[in-house]
Amino acid sequence: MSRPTERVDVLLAELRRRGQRITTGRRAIAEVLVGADNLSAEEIVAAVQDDHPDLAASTVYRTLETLEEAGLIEHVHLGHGPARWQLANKPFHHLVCEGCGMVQLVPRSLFDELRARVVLEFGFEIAFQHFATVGRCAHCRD
Amino acid sequence: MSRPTERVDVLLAELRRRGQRITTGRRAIAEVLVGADNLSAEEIVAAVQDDHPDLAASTVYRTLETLEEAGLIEHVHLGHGPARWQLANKPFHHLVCEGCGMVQLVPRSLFDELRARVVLEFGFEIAFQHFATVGRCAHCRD
DNA sequence: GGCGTAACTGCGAGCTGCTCGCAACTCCGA
DNA sequence: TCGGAGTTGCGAGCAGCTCGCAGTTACGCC
Repeated sequence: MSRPTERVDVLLAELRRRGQRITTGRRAIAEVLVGADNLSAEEIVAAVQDDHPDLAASTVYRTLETLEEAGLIEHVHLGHGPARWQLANKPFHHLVCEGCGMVQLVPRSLFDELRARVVLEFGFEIAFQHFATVGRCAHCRD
Repeated sequence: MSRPTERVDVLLAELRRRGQRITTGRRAIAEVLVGADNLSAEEIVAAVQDDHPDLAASTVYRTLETLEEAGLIEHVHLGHGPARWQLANKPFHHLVCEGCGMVQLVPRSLFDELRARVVLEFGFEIAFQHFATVGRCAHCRD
C-alpha cells in the first residue's frame, strides 16, 4: 500500500485527467477518505470541517458523487441508515449482524463461486459490494 | 396456495391471537398484500385508499410494522428508494439490475451452498431476504 | 502576471420516506 | 351495553440527502 499523500495525489490526478478541478475542499475530502475507512457522509463532513470549517455539507455530497463517478470511491449500504464511503475496489465484503450491528469483513473471493453460477444460469452479474450482506453473527444466533 | 380471502383471514387471525385488533383498515391492507406482490408503502396506501379514502398513510406504515413484527410479512430493499413489502417466507430472492432496474426472481435455494459455507467458516448466518442482490442483467452487461 | 470562462462552492429551500405525539375513536370481552 | 386498551387521523418532525442559484475560483491561454 502506497503512502497516504501519494494515494491522495493519485485520486486527484485522476479527477484532473477527467477535466475536473482540484480544490482545497476536494483535497481535504480525499485525505479523509484515504485516512479512514467506511465513513458516513456526515462523518466525512465533520472530519473535513475540523480543518475547513466553511466547507459546506452539500459540497461533500457532490464531491463524493464526483469521486464515485470517476470510479475512485464507492458507497455501501450496511443496513438502514446512511450510506458509507470507502476507496473503490477493496477486496473485502461486509457481513452485518442484524442483532448487534457488528460488521465483519470477509474476502470478496468468498462469493466467486456463487457469482459464476448466477452468471451461467441467469446471465446476471452480481455486484456484491453495493449492499452489505445482513444476517446474524455467531454470538446473536444463540 | 389457498384462496385469497382465506389467506387474509389467516393473517388477521394471527394478529387476533397476539391480542391485537382487527379493523377494516387492517383487513384492507392485508387484502392488498395478499392480492399483489412486492409493493412499496406508497403503493399500498394508494391501493387501500381506492376503497377507504380516509385511511391515513401513517396507519399503513404502522400496520406494516405490526404485521412484520408478527412475522407475517417482510420488507426488502431493492436498491435506493422505498422498501417493498410482501408476504413472509416467499421462496424467492430478488436480483436487481443497476442498469435498467429489472427485477428477476431466483429461488432462495441458490444461496444455500454459500450460506452453509459462511456459517461454517465465520459462524455467520446470512439472511439474504432483507436486501436484494444488485448487479447487471445479461442485457445491460453488453 | 492578467484574463476569460467553465467548474466549483455556499447557502438554504425542498424532497423522499418514513416516524411520532396526541387527542379522538372503536373494537371486543365481560 | 359498557369500559378501557388498542387503533386511528392529523400534522409536525426527522434523517439523509438533492438541487437551484448567485458568487467565487482554478487553470489554460496569452
